[in-house]
Amino acid sequence: MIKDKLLMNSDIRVRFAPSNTGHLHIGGARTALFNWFFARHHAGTAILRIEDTDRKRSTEKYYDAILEAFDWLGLEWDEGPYRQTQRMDLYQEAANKLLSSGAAYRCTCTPDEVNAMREKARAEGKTPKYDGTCRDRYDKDPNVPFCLRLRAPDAGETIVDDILAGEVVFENSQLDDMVIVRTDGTPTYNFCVAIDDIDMKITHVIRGNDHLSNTPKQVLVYKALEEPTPNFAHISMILGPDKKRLSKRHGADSVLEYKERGFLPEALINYLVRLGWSHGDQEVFSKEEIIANFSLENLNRSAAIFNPEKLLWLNQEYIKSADGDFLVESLDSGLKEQGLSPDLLTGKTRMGIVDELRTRSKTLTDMIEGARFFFENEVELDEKAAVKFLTPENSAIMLKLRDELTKIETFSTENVKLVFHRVMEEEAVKLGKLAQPVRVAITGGTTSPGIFETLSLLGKDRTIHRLDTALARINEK
RNA sequence: GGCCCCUUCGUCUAGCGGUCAGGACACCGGCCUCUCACGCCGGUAACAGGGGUUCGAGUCCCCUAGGGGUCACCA
Repeated sequence: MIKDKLLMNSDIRVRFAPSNTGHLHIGGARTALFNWFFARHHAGTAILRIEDTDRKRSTEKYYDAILEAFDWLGLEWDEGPYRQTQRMDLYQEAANKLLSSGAAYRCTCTPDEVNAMREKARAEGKTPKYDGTCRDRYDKDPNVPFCLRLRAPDAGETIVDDILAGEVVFENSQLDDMVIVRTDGTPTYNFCVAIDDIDMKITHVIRGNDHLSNTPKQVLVYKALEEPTPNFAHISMILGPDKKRLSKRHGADSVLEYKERGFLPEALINYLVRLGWSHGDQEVFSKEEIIANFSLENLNRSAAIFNPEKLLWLNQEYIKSADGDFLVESLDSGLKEQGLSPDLLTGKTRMGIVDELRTRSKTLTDMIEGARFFFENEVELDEKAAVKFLTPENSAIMLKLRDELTKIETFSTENVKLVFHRVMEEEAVKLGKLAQPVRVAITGGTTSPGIFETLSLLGKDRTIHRLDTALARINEK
């Protein structure tokens, strides 16, 4: 039974706290989503906090990229982005408080000495940890550099009450006297997190399972400061097909990369949320539906394997029902990127094109690829298709069709169809026999939307031109 | 290795003591069909193993195995 101490009120405050040492990856995005939907469901507050205390690896580039990713996803944060580097006074103040209360102490042991302790403990089969040498040692020489450690209890246990995992018990004997302020004066991660969560009045800490082991350390900070602990919910992680932690090795792992590949943010959100969360048998959810139905209780506790094929399927579902104007805009910008001019065809025609392509495209990239031939001046002939269909045997019927097509005044799908049927009847051939050579001549390949639609969308002049080009090619051979 | 978490079709999951174990992706058939798709119809496929508790266990308890996470003056 999952313990539920949730309230239906608007005092709920959650945060998503990535470090800007890399792009927002999909695992992080999913955690952010769970936080965001939880906040929205309860009409609470969603906060974005950037943990940029790692000065070696944090960059402004990634800071911007993370914000851009959320912008694309359409997630708006109620507070933030806060940055830890701008909150140093807060940590310093808390550290001083702990030092003066005796909860923390100065440690002058060098890293080498501490490592030696750990190795010794490990050799003796004990939990490797700092042995407390400096706990009760008063500073002798103020010039000796020191760090600050938090005194951890030697006996008893620290309990993390997790909404998903229940009560997780950690023996205090396993806990280390963790460093809260380094020798260089900078605060450490587990310390900053606790201080920030206290300061920001976070009520629910929803984060990846990999932080569960960190939690007792943070709880100790709360206790030392005599602050109540928040609710914790440690969610399962996303794994690759090999059951290893999802990473670049498994393909795209950054949110923005999915944007580049032609995914719709709604589809990514739907997929990510549905990975580990469910609401009966429903697969497709709008943002509003997720907000209405989201609850931590329905989160799955086990790790989930990322399945790109299902994402692709969902993406196509969203493309199929996407707003036409949006698809035309996507088409236009995609064509421009490839140096093609969308204006070659009218807006109405382009709308017709995306309508034909929406059931044939798993991504926007697919759609643009499928529309290319409409906008190229010369078709790129697929050699295999040309050899098979652009043959002397087919040239007579193609020529006849070409001549009939020139007589059409209104080059509509219906009229093109009528001409095809007339030629088929007179020549006693089936549609397939006529359509495939024409398709190759017009599109360069063997797959496209329906042949009548394709021709009418392309327009009379360009259709005739392409047929002529193909016929000339046959004659040359 | 210590500690912690997890375990239903290949994958995502429904299930909250009594179900022919349901849905979705993928896969395999079929229909539709000018190609490719879409759509529609159908199919293969799972409770990790072992002990308990119970009239009855996928559902509760224990053990084993497997997977994952974490053990820093990184975040």
